Amino acid sequence: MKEYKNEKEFLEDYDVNEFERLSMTSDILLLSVSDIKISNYRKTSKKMMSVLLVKRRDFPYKGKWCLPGGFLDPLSETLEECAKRVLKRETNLSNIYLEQLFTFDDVKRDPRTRVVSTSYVALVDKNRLTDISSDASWFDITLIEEKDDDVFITLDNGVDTISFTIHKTLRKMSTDRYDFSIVDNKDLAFDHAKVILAGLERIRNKINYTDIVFNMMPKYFTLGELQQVYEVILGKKLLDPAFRRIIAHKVEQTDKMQTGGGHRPSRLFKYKKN
Amino acid sequence: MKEYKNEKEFLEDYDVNEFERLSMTSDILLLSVSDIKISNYRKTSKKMMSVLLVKRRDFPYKGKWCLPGGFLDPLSETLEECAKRVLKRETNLSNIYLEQLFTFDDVKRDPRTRVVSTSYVALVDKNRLTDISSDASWFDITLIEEKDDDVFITLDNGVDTISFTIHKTLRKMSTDRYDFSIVDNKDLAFDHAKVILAGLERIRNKINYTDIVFNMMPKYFTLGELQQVYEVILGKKLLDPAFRRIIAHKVEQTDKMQTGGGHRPSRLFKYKKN
DNA sequence: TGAATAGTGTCTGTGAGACAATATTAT
DNA sequence: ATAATATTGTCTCACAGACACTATTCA
Repeated sequence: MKEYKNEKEFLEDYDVNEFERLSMTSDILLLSVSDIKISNYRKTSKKMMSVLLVKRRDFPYKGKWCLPGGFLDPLSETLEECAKRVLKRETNLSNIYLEQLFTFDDVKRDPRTRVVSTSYVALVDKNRLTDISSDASWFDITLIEEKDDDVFITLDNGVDTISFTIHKTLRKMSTDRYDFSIVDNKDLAFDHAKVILAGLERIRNKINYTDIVFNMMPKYFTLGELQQVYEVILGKKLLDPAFRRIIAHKVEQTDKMQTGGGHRPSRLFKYKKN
Repeated sequence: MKEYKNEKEFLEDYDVNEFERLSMTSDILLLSVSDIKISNYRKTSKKMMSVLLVKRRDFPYKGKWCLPGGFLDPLSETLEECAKRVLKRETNLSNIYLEQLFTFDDVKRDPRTRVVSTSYVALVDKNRLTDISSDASWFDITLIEEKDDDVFITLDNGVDTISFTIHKTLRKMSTDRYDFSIVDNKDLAFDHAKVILAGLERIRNKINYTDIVFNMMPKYFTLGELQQVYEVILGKKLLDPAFRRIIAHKVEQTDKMQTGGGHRPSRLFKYKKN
């Protein structure tokens, strides 16, 4: 092995092709909340979580749905910049909450070659979205936890329905980390089923000690709407008085009211930092 | 652009060198607890967190200390397998708690070429370590949070002392995520200062709702020792009765006692799952 | 008027924080 | 005997869970 006198000399002689190399992508789990209208004029609309998927135009997985993503340009951008570039392309927005989720790296996760993917969770208020990409579509999420650590997820955009099951295996020496294995998946490309589950769990775990939920809310909202978002993320009903106590210091009253339901109008609130 | 009839045909024709590629490494933040003996025969030894560093034999950063790590072999292994391989090399142990921490990817983080690093936190009881690698050494950690989101960290192995400061900037639209910037760092290679801080914060955040701490404890321990480990991780004193209440359901009494301190002997406990 | 949601009051139980008190060892 | 740690008892306060109750709208 050649001996170098200093780091500069070493770097000038360095051969980047000495080792086998690989490709990386950023994949984005863009989540939001959708309103499901109810026919009964008295009832309020139901909330659901929704995820943005894009239809693949090319091989591999041509014609299947997948999370928006793109290859990292190793010479010029970080993974987060790459994620922002993809988000801009798909939503035409630049100012979106973004958080690194997990790096998925199964050797065979991409049939072309070794591709490691760093996934990001992004949260947005749908009202901000005016022109999403023509190949993209919002899918409403239904998540059912079965008794035996199987999670059954259905995604629906009104036209296509995507269903898959993921089995969770508690990791050795851990009480909170699971390995995911995709049990059944016909319609979602790559390992994106895992990304979706990991992201939903991340949001669920963080909702109570952060303010992330407000990234999915419009500027003005009722406490009933906010509570519904909490409920759909946590997957359980909350008691009204308890919820209002907990949320009180995160919101600020306004003098606006929301009327028009067949019931008592409700006050509009806005997010209060700190 | 050529049109393919099916995925098989597409894959056979796929050119892996069409896009610029990059290298990846797994870097491991191996943490443990060390006992600092006190001269006074009555006093118990103090606990500190410690981290395993290795001295770089080659350029870049030749002669500096860094976290153990290694290049990913893209053809055969996952990042976690790579991390385990490095851990085996440095500690000769295979069964170590391991958890993916964060993927660090600044464009210029490695002077050779674009290298993205996925870091892992590993926790171990030092009593399990019989032969660590000759180029590796345990450094005791002193962490001081200054008022202005600067964190001052000192690492000491009895011979060398490494000090650096990291500035934390709250991320936009977030209440819990920070960007780290290395303010001052002479002795630690790469961006490993960030990895150390991120890992220590991860452990601190998880200690109260997981059982990770027991991965750093010997089989039998006193509640005083366990409390000290909590205190050093959390960076604050805890009240004895409160700690015992909280920890009670995670530990199991044994009939062993620890004697020999200049004071009342204390019962030895062991970890109780679930 | 009544269905539906908005919003408040209050009781209770749990559990953490705080502090006091007792127990037991080696020198 | 004493310094030091081990261990337990108990009071209080904050707060979430639970449930009851009142308020207000629109077809």
